[in-house]
Amino acid sequence: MTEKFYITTAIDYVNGVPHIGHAYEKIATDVLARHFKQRGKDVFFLSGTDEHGIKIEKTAAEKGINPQEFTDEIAAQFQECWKLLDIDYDRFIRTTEPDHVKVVQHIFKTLTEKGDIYKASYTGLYCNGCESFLSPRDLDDEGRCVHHLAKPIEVQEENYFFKLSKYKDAIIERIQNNPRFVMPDYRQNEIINQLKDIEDISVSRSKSSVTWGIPVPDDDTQVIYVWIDALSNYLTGAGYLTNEESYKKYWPASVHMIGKDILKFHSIYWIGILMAMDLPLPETIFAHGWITVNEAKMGKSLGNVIKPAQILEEFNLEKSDVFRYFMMTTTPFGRDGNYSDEDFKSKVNADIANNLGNLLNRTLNMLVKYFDGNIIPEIITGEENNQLASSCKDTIVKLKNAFDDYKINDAAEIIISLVDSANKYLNDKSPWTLAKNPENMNLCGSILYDVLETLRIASVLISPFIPNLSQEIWTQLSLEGNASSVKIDDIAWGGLKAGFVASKETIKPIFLRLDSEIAGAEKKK
RNA sequence: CGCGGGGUGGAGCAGCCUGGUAGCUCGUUGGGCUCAUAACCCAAAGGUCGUCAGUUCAAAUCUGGCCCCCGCAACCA
Repeated sequence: MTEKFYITTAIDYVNGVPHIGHAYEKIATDVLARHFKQRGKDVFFLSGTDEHGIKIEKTAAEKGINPQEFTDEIAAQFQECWKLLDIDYDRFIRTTEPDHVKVVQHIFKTLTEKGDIYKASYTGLYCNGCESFLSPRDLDDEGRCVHHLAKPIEVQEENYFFKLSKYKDAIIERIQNNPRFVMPDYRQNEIINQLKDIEDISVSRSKSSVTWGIPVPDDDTQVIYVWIDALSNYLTGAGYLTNEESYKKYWPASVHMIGKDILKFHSIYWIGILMAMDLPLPETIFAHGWITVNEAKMGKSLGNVIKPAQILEEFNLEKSDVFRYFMMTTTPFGRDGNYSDEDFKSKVNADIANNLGNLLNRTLNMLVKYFDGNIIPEIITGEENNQLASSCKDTIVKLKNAFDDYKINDAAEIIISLVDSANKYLNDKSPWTLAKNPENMNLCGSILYDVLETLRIASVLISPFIPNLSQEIWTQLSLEGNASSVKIDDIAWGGLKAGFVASKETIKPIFLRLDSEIAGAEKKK
C-alpha cells in the first residue's frame, strides 16, 4: 500500500489580501507536496481561508455588502494568487462551506456532551466604538481605547469554555516523547513553557457582539469562536464526517505547515481539541519563520506589504518559478527570511541562470556543433566508474534526508551543488578541445552525455521548486512526458536514449538573467 | 529578574550540542578557458568569531557577567 502524506497550510484570514508572507508558506508546502509525490507517496495537500469573525463582519458592513459576498471576493483573490504561483493543492477549503460547518458543530456538540465544554461567565473590557472586547494591548496609558479615546466598559457575558487545562500534561508528554511533533526542535521548549500556565479557553462569543460565525448547537445566543471554527478545517479537509474513505486514508495529518505566530494554537489548542475528541494526532507541526521586506517587518501599518504579482511584474516574469526558488532558498527553513530585490536578483541569477540554465545551454550547443544535435550510441555512458553518475546517486540520498527533515533550503542547495559539479566536470574535461581531434570525438560526446544526463536528473529533482523551468529543460532535451511526474526512484542513469535531441533553432536559454536596470527603474518610483 | 532567537572576513549565513587547521554563497582582485546567458573554471586578498572574565594543555565551541539587535508574550501570515 502506498504511504499517505497529508500536508496542510494554515488557512488565511480573509481580512487582508494575499502577500508574500502568505505566499511563503504556500510555496513551502507546495514544494514539499510535489517532492513527496515524487517519492511515490499518496499526497493530499490542503489549503484554504478562514472566513468568520468580527473583523470580517465589520469590513463587509463598511463596504455595504454581506459577509458572504465579501469573503467570496477575497477567497477568490487568494485562489488566483496561488494559481499564479503554481500552488497545486488538492482542496481549497473555506470555513464557510457546509461540510465544514457540520464538522465544527459536531465537535462542539461532542465536547459539550462529554463535559469538556462548559458555560461560564466572562468579564472583559468592551469598547462601544470598536464594538468588541479589547485586550490590554489596545489601551493607552490611561486605560482608554486607542482608537476611540474612550474608556471601555466592563461587560460580563456568558461564554462556553473548553477544558484545555485537562489536557495539559498529556500535551507536554506528547511533545517531550516525540521529537518530530513540534519542529524545528528549538520551538519545543517555547511551547512547553507556555503550557505551564495554560488556562481553559473561551470557544464562543455572544451573538450580541458577533453574528458572522457558526452557531453554537442548541443555543442561538452564541456563535462558535475561532479555535474550533478554524483549526478543525484540517479534519474537514481530510473528509471527516463527509467522506469516510478519504478520512480513513489521510487522517491524521503528516504535517501542519504554519507560521511561528500560531504555533501555540496548533500545538496546544488544536492538540487539546483532538485529544478531547479521541482522534489521532498529527505527526508534525512545523513552524516556519517570517519574511521581512528589506529587513523590516511587513505590515499594513508600515505600508510595505508586497504582493507576489507585483514582484513577477516588476521583473517581467511570466512564471513563478524563480520567485518560488528564491523564497525557498533565502534562509534556512524555519528561521526568518528576508526579501529584497537585490537578494532576489543575485540568488536567481547565480543559481538558475548562470549555473543551471547556462550549463544546459552550453552543453546542448556543443551537442549541436559536434554531433548535429544527436546522441549516438557510441557516446552513451554507463554508471560504472562514472563520476557524475555517482554524484547523482549521492545527491538523491542527501536530498531525501533534507526533505525528510523539512530542510527545504538545504534540499535546493544539494541539487545546485550537483549542477555545480557538472560545470566543473565540463571545464576539467574540455570537450571543446577534444573535438578538435577526430580521434577523440567519442570521448567528447561521452562527456556531453554525462552532463546532459546529469541535467535530466537534476531537472527532475528540482522540479518541486521550479516546475515550469524543469519542464523546459525536459523539452529541450527532447524528453517525453513530465519532469515532475517522474518518480525519484525511477530516475536511474541512462534516461537519455540515442537519437536526435536538439538543433540550433530549438536551443534557447531557459531563463535569462534578471536585468539590473529593470529593477533599478522600478525602485526609484 | 517574563520567554525565545541572534551578534563569525564587504553582504548573507554554516560551524557551537559531541572543545583541537574558522567553512559556504555572493561581492572584490588576479589568472585560465573560449562550448555558453559578460557565462564557466582556478587562485588570492579579506575575520582580535559582540564584550569581559573563568574552566582547560587547548575555547567561535563549555561556564558566568555585561552590551547591542530582533521576535513572542499582545487573534499582524
